[in-house]
Amino acid sequence: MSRQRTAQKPSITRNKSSGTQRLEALRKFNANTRGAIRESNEMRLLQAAETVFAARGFSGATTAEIATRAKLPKANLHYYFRTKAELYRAVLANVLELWLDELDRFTSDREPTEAIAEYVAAKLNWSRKRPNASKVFANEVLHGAPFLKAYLSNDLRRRVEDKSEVVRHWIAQGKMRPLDPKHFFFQLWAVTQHYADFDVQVRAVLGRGRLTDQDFATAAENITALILHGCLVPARTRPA
Amino acid sequence: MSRQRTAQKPSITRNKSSGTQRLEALRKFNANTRGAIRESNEMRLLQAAETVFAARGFSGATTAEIATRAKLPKANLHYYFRTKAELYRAVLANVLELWLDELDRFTSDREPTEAIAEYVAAKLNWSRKRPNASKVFANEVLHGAPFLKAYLSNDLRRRVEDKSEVVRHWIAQGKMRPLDPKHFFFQLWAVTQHYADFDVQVRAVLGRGRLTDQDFATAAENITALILHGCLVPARTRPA
DNA sequence: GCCGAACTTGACCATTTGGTCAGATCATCG
DNA sequence: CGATGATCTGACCAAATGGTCAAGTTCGGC
Repeated sequence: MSRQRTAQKPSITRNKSSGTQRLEALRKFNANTRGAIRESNEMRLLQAAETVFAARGFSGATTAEIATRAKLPKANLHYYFRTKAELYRAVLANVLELWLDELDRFTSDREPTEAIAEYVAAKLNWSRKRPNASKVFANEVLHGAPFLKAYLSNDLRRRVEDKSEVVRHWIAQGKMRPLDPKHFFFQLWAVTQHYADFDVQVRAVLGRGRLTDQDFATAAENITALILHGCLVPARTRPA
Repeated sequence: MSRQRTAQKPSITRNKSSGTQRLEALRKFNANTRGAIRESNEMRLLQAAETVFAARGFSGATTAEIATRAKLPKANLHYYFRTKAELYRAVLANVLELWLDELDRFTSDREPTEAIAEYVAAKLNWSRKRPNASKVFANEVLHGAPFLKAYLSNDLRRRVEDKSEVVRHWIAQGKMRPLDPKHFFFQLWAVTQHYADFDVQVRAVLGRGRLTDQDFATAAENITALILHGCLVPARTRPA
C-alpha cells in the first residue's frame, strides 16, 4: 500500500483507468525512456540473478547474494522485484526470448541440410555465449517446471507441432529418413544444450579449465556430422 | 560424544582398536547381517532422499520432507545420516553405481553397431526406470558438481579415455566415421539422459501425462537410428 | 529553487531449517 | 531375566533468509 508498491513497474498492461491517469503514465513512460535508473538497475539485477540462479538453483539462490553481485543493497532488490519468485520469473522470461525463435529456421522451402546445420550452430552458440541462461532453464525443467509448465504445454508444444509438419514434409520429399519429428527435436536440444548445462562434466573429461573456442568448434563439427548423417537420406549415388 | 555418535555406523573401515573390541564389532557385524533395522531404515531414507533431491535439488530439499516421506521422524534421519550433505553423498554414490558401468560394453573385439545399440538401450532404460537417479546426478553436475568434481576428473575421465581408444580402433578399422570419441560419448549421454532429466518438457510437447512404454520404445528407435546412421560407415554397396 | 515522485538503505522481523540432545524404548545375548 | 548397546523421538536452538518499513536522498519537470 506504500508509495513504492503502487507506483512500481509502470507497465502498459496495467489496469486502464481514467484518461488523465493513463495519459500521465504514458508521458512519464516515454519521458525518461522508462526510467533510466530503473532500466539500469533492473538490468544489473537480472544479470546477477541469472548467474546466481544458474549456479545455485531457485532455492539455493539468496536475494542477498544476488544483491551483492549486482552491487545493490538487498532492500533495493526488493524495491525492483517484490519477491525472489518475481525476479526469477523475469530471468526465465529473458531466457525464453532467446530460446523461442531459433526454430524459425525450419521452413518447408529450405533444404533440411542447411536448416539443421544452422540450427545446431545457433543453439550451440547460445550454449557458449549464455551458458547461464541455459542452466537456469535446465534447472527449471529438471525440477518439474513449476513456473514454466504452462509455457511448455502451450507455446512450445504448438511450436514443435508446427515445425514437425515441416520435418514431415522433408521426409515426404525423400530428403530425410522417416523419423519421429518430435523426438528428432528432443535430440537436437539434448546434444546442443549439453555443452552448457553439463559443462563441468565436459570440462572434466576433456581436462580443460574452461571450454575454448576450439572445443566448441569441435563440438559443432561432431554434432553436425552426426545429426546430418543420422537424419538425412544420403544423396543417391549416381546409377552406374 | 554421546553414545549414538560413537556407536553409529559400525563400519569395517573404522579405527582398528584393541583386539577384543575389533572382534566384538565383527561379531555384531555378522550377527544381525549388519543390523537389519539399520539396513531397512537406511534404505527407506535413501529412496525418499533420492525422490526429494530429484524434485527439489540439494538446497531445496529439506530433511523434514525426506524424513516424512520415509515415514520416520526427522531426528531419526539425523541418527542414520549425520548431515544432509552426508545423506546426499550417499544418494550420489548409489547413482554412480548405476552409471559407472554401462560403458563396459565398449570393447575392441565387438562390433560397434551392437555395442552402441546396447548402450543406448541400457542408458535409456535407466532413464525410464530410475529417472530420479538421473535427475539427482544432472542437478549435481548442473550446479558445478561440488560433490562430484573429483569423481568426474578422475574416474570418469580415465574411463572415457579408455573407451575412446576403443572407438578410435573402430574408426581405424573403417567401421566408424572419423569422429572425436569424447564428443561422441557426450552426445550419447545427452540424448539418452534427456528423457529422464527433461521429462516434463518431453511430456508437455508430446501431450502426455506420463511417458508410456511406447514413448520410450519410440525414443529408443529414433535415437538408435540417428546415432548409428550418424556414426557408422555405411556398409559398402556392392560394386556394380 | 521547489515539489512530488522515484529511488535508497540500515535496521528489523517472522519463519524456516539443519542439527542437537537427553531421556525413553527396544533388541539381543549370555 | 537383566544388562548393554542400538534405536527412537519430542522438544529445543542458532543461523539463515525472504521480506518489510520508515526515514531518508536524489531526480526531473515547472
